[in-house]
Amino acid sequence: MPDWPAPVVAASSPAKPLPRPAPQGWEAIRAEVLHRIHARLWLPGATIPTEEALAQEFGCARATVNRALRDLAEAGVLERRRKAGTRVALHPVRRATLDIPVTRREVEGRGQSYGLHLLEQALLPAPVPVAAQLGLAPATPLLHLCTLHLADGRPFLYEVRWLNPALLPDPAPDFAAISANEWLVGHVPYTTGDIAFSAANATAHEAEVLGLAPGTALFITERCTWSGDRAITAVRLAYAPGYRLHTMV
Amino acid sequence: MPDWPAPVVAASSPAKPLPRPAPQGWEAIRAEVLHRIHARLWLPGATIPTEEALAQEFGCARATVNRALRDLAEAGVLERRRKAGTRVALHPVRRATLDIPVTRREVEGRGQSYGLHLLEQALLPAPVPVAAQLGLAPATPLLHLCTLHLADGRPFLYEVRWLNPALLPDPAPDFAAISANEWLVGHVPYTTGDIAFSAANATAHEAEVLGLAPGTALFITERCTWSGDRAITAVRLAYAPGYRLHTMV
DNA sequence: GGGTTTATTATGTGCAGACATAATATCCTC
DNA sequence: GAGGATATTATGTCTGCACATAATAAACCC
Repeated sequence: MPDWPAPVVAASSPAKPLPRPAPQGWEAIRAEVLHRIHARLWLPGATIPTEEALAQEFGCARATVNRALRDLAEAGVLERRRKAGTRVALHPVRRATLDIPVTRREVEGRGQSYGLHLLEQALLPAPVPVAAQLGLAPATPLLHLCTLHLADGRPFLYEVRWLNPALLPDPAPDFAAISANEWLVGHVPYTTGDIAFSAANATAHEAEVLGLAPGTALFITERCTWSGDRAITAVRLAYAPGYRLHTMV
Repeated sequence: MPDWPAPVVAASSPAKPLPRPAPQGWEAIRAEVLHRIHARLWLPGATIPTEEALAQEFGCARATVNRALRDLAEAGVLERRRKAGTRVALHPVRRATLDIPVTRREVEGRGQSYGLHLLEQALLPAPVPVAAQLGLAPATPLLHLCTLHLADGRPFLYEVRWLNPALLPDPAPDFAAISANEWLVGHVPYTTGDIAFSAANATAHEAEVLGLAPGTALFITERCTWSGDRAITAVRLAYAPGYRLHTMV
């Protein structure tokens, strides 16, 4: 089962916007609408012409206009309501999409070698805040995993995870060989999740594990996931300094 | 719609009302495809049937299947390529969408009062890293703005911005009254942007401005935006402790 | 006037058919 | 067999048309 030929997408330098090759079809319509908004022909809060009218103006089918406007609405540029029509968003929010890969791939994607140290694995009663976050009864037994992820042999990420043991198969996976996250994305369907990013000073323990001075600023990711209404896992990731979560809009 | 939706309600016992009202149309197809992936009927990396085949199976038009599969591809669950077909993503990335509102609305959205202190405004030659980020010649004159944003009168966010003065109208806006970001989203079209999140220890200056102890971990957002190929602005936001960037998937 | 019902209307979604496009598979030539 | 032209094929998109849905506007009644 060979891997799919790697998508030949050169990693673009983050600071170089490219000239767009005049689009056609629904993308042309999207571009034209965007242009009119930017040119302040259609002001924020104003209602723009109906799909029908635009279709006639552009000489295309209403479905094509619909495609373009729907895309802009998803991007937060337009607000659409049945009967009320389509308006230019009054308070445009920048809507960015983040790709959150598995840590191993993130490290390998930088051309570094990936390593993994399972520091702790134990079945413990869930601490109150964790149980509350996941919506479980306090002291529900959960699998507690502490893992240090390495990039080129150096500490990259310290992961503290609480995992619902009910989801594991009988011969439980060897989390010293495959990270819990990687095993989960491949084996447990998830429906809803919850992600928060923040910053925190390294605790004495975190500093020791990551090989840093205590108090170093760490980038923190916290995630909870559920499959339907069943809690899957809660995890806290503390990244070594230098980590940047990056996205383009 | 003949032989398929098999409305779960009709077939199952009346005593089990599903929380989500069984979707219909293209969303039902999306749900069914997701279900098959989660049920490991279609394994990661495997090619799933063609749109045509699925349309026949579900008794709907190909366009409807297309809508569902396209949605799942945008969500990162499927990978689609012409001629090659549609595959279950081998390395599913969690794709989260972030809404990044204007700071004033972010503060007001928490029910706090918003305030703004313009600490510095000067036309200065762009420092090398800033010029490089924006793709400008070194020492291009840029408007340098330092702003402290307040929530309920307490420091919330310290903003350091470099702004292309060519974009400003002749009577330049009063950035002591309206934040540069808020003015920009309303008046300058942007096409591409670039956002990075990280963590950093507060410098002595930042600590003083934000009223914190030096070294406190700060959540940092850095953004660059362009309008076409013209640089608009580069900005660094340092959030006071407690800030969390949050999203649900 | 105030409240409820009904009509109107823009968007949301559906269908069938068609052509465009890109990537693969195949055949042909050397 | 290697390399290149060609056929095949699954997805991408477009067109008309139809009906569903939701939210507003109008009509209506008291």
